[in-house]
Amino acid sequence: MDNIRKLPEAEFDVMVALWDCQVSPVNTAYLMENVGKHKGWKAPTLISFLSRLEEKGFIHSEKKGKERQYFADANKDDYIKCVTLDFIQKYHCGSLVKMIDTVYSEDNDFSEQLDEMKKWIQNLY
Amino acid sequence: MDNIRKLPEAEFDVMVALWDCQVSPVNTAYLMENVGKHKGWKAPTLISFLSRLEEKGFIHSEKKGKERQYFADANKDDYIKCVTLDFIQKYHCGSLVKMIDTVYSEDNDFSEQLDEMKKWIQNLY
DNA sequence: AAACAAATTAGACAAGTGTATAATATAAAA
DNA sequence: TTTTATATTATACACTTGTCTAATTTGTTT
Repeated sequence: MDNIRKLPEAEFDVMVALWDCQVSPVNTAYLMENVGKHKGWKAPTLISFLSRLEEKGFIHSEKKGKERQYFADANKDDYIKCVTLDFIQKYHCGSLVKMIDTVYSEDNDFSEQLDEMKKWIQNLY
Repeated sequence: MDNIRKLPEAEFDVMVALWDCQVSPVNTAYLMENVGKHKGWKAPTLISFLSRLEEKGFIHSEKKGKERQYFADANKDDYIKCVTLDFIQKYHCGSLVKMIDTVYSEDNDFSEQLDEMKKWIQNLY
């Protein structure tokens, strides 16, 4: 539940594309369209990341004709949760309030999220 | 206010020791005592990180006899804030509620922090 | 079957990060 | 002023991460 390896930036971006696509499996072309292009990657760059993700056990793939298809194995919510718990621990001594207090200031976007937060809390009781 | 370079793990740990010490300046011996040892670093390892922090502009140092003394230049709160804003953006689309909702579950430490959160919010009105 | 085109694989490389050994400086002791 | 200890510096090295070029595979057209 905790020891998920933290992914480097680029690999995470690939995972997100893989997690967020509705169809599965997807091929390199799809991923180039959905991440590679925006990032300015050449196809082999993308494929490099995919290979590394496979080594790390986050995905698996199958050769289909001359293409390769990819399947996400790791779960997005689990991953995000782990990373977030680690973060709160590392930067805010495990305290949500500390974290929120740190980013909050009257002039930023978060002030607009207060009502929403309030509701969220109320909903739990 | 935003473009603070994100530090690698080890350098961050050194910064924390530097930020949290009451006395300033501190020398390598002090830092070995307060981080190095726990991490199992040899002195040159620590000093490596300090050199890199200096190159990156987070600290500066002065030679004092045969020792060297270090001074934190970057501000801790600023740094933590930046890193946290980035984090919420990257993993929770900039939404505090999404973030909280992700980590919350009845059986973890965060459930105990809800009252505290409620108070924190009330305090703002 | 030969040639094309599209996709993948192999391999490489620079920069960054964690870590240390060996060399050098320098204050203190003898 | 030699010697001794101790601290620092100079390097170095393995791994990881971002990125790619060149080579190879393989389906499709001639």
